Amino acid sequence: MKTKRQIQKEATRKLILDAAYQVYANEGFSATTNQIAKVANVSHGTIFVHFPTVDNLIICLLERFGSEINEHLHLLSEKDESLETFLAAHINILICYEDFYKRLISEINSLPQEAKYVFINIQSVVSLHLNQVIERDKEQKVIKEIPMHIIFNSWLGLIHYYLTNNYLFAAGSVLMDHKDELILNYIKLIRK
Amino acid sequence: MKTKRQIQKEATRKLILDAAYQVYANEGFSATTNQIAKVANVSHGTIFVHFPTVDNLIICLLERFGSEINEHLHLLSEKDESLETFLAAHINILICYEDFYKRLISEINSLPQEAKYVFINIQSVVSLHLNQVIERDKEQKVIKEIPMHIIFNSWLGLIHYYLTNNYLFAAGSVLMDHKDELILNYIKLIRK
DNA sequence: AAAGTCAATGAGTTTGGAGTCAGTGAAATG
DNA sequence: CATTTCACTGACTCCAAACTCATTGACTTT
Repeated sequence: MKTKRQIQKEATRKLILDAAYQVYANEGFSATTNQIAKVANVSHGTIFVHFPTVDNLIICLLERFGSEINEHLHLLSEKDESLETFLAAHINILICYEDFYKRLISEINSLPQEAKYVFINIQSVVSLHLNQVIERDKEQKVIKEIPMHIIFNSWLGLIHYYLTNNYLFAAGSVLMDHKDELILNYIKLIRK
Repeated sequence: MKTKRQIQKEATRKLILDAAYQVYANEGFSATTNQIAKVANVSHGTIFVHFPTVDNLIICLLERFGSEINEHLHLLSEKDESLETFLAAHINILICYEDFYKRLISEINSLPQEAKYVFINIQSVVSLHLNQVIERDKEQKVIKEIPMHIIFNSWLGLIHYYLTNNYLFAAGSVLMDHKDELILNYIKLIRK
């Protein structure tokens, strides 16, 4: 049985993580603990009651983000989908997290090392599922003879390129706007 | 006729820009003016004699970088090349600037607005040349019916993906290591 | 060659964000 | 009920980085 205090503490912790997610999504990871405290509606010092350092806060946030997104992804593999539906589902998941994910991929190199592990983990989960779907199609000889990692990297490369170069394209959600076009043409690329 | 002073001043300016290029390539754009001053072997204040702000220094550096790389690219279009040689030449140019270019693409979103214009400029020059080469091939009906911008974005997407995820692959030059593989497979993707 | 200019210096100032800590009051404990 | 614990507070310290400026002495001008 949890005491009131424990419940309160966990609630505050969640408040901070939620605020950090919002602030980082909007401002990027150079946003300050002050901004996070303001959004979370807690005092500045409270952040350091829950997280010893900013880096630790970021790592905890990313770990939560990683499990959340991976859970989404795992739900996909249970169904026996076509390549089209898989790619569409992948983009749909990313749309839910678009602003944050965009910051993550574009600032990953300036984040602490542990953050990179979380990121690699997300990528390998996607890779795993894409693999399964592609293998089925390959058996039917509709996919070109191209190494799996190139197939995977060109998909993520394309998506990430659109995300990081957002400003070249549109103000709103790049993924929303270009989803169909991206899927259609990507499939044209990898099919015979 | 330039006076000794002018010559000296230009030399120092170049010294600072060269140092900034080195430092940013090695450390990323969060490197400090102190580091740059040390590498340039000038005092800290000297940097601000030549550039009013760090942002201005970065913009000047990127403008120089932009013209330099665009000049390289223009030399390409003069020759009547095949797609393979064009792509190889593009990668070879990027190899010359790999460390710096890598930082640029991965940190572009945290750089001042003017920096982005320079970056867009570089991309459009590449786009222009790739366009020419592809159009020739398209006339010969060897390229798939895919919009030009997708062809372009999937090439840059792939290259940039390898560059920004450097750490996933190798310690040295990703481009050097994967050049042939990338070109070969990318061509497989876009050809019928 | 005297007077004036200015590139370069480096110690000093300013700014802003990360992290600290003594204090407070509500919750837990006995 | 009295005592102890502890989540939370916010003013404070510390630090690092950008930017300033009085000073210097070599170069330029007259």
